[in-house]
Amino acid sequence: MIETRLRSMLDEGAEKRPSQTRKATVLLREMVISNKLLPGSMHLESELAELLAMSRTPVREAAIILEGQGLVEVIPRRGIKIVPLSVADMEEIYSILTELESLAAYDVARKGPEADDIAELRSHTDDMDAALKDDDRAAWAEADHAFHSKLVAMTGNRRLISIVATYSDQVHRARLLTLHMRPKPYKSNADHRALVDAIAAGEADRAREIHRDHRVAAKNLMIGLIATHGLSAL
Amino acid sequence: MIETRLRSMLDEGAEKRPSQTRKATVLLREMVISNKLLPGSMHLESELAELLAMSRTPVREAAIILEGQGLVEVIPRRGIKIVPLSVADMEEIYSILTELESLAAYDVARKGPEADDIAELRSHTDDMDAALKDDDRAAWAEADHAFHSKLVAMTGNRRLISIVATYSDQVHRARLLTLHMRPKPYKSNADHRALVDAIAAGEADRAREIHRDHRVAAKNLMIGLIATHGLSAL
DNA sequence: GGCGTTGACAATGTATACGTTAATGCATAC
DNA sequence: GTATGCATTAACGTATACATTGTCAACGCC
Repeated sequence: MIETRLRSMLDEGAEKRPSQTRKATVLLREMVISNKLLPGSMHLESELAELLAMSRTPVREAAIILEGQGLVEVIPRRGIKIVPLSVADMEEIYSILTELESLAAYDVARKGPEADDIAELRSHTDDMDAALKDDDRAAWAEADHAFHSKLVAMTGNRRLISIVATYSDQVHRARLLTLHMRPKPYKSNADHRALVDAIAAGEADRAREIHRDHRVAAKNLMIGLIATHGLSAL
Repeated sequence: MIETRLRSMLDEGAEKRPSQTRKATVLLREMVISNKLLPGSMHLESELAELLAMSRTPVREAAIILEGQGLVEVIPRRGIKIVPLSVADMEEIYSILTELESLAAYDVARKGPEADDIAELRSHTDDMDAALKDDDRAAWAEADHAFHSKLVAMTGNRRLISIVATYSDQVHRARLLTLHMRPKPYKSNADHRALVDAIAAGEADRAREIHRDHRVAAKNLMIGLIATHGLSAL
């Protein structure tokens, strides 16, 4: 079977020749979402080229790609700007993620998921519980992310997967920052379990509502934390 | 006021220096969505560069940008492929558009739109009615598109606007093709009116449902037409 | 007759050169 | 002191050169 693929949008992590452009894209993305390159900072093409030990061309191409993903902004003669997120930006993003992940929950519940997939979701919730017990927030965040990713992946909708990944990247820094500020996420774990139950039972509308409420709560929590701590942009 | 912008993602049609890269991007996009470059066809960088009377560099950059928007796929040494859409692809896209536009309807209704904006929506529905009376399908499609764009724009959510624009582009060809195959869209016009009424009345949940049903119907209609006519990809 | 191998070739990926353009600072006028 | 205009120059946008690499077909082996 010949697959027609939309590579950059849909195959995210797929095999690719490790071209300089690809390396630059991957490295820059990681530096951005992990806060190695600070939000709002500007970097000349030549500076990044030197940093990555390559010429301007692949850096430039990587910048175009990452601009398409909303992580940087190319400003002629000023440099490549690491896009900072305001609270308003986060609200935009969370609205979209809420809606699309809720759609995912609905679709997955409706089409009746494989037992294997349900088991994987449950294993992620188990990991979350374990992490909560150990008070290991990094592990919790990782399991939480794995759960959400798996849920979306189960739809099989490649474009949906791509959009959610893109916007999750954009709020990644904010999640990192608030991870240690939030109260222990007992409620969140309970939400995840309830969602899996609804999905397993094929209750699509209920799954959608559970997930929507879950996401709205997460958004409010995060925005509250950011406002409380007087962070205007990050 | 210094505006922090996410240009490529969020400012779609904004002012930009008419660089060669920009020209290439705009021209190629139009050639793709208007079927000047046929779905599935492949084009070498050098071929497009000659066609557009510029060097390979801006063509290459445009290809990267359009790949990020799902319109083309860059296949090393084979060329730039105009991405064809299968029925499955269209279902993916319509699911997303349905969900996000329904969110838009909800948000707009909830926050209470300006009278001006409501008036503009109504003027688009008037145009649709006029076009329907004249049996001018091109005008109808244009007014329909203007209505949907305006609705989404009214949210003020730039990312939402960007995503909807991107995926609308992807199904543009299919809309062109089915425009003259579908029955006269009386129901569609009625849906739009009902939606505006719900929004004007601030009935957010109802607006969401009306729009969702509207979109689902549109999707089923299109997919039915395509299946009926034995079109496997376009 | 089909399949793996090999080599020529074409297209790309990357670096680099260079002309253009806009940001910046300073001189000057008000 | 502030505003205006201009020169300077850094950075970019684009073209181009070249090495690399994947494709394709011819060839020979199985």
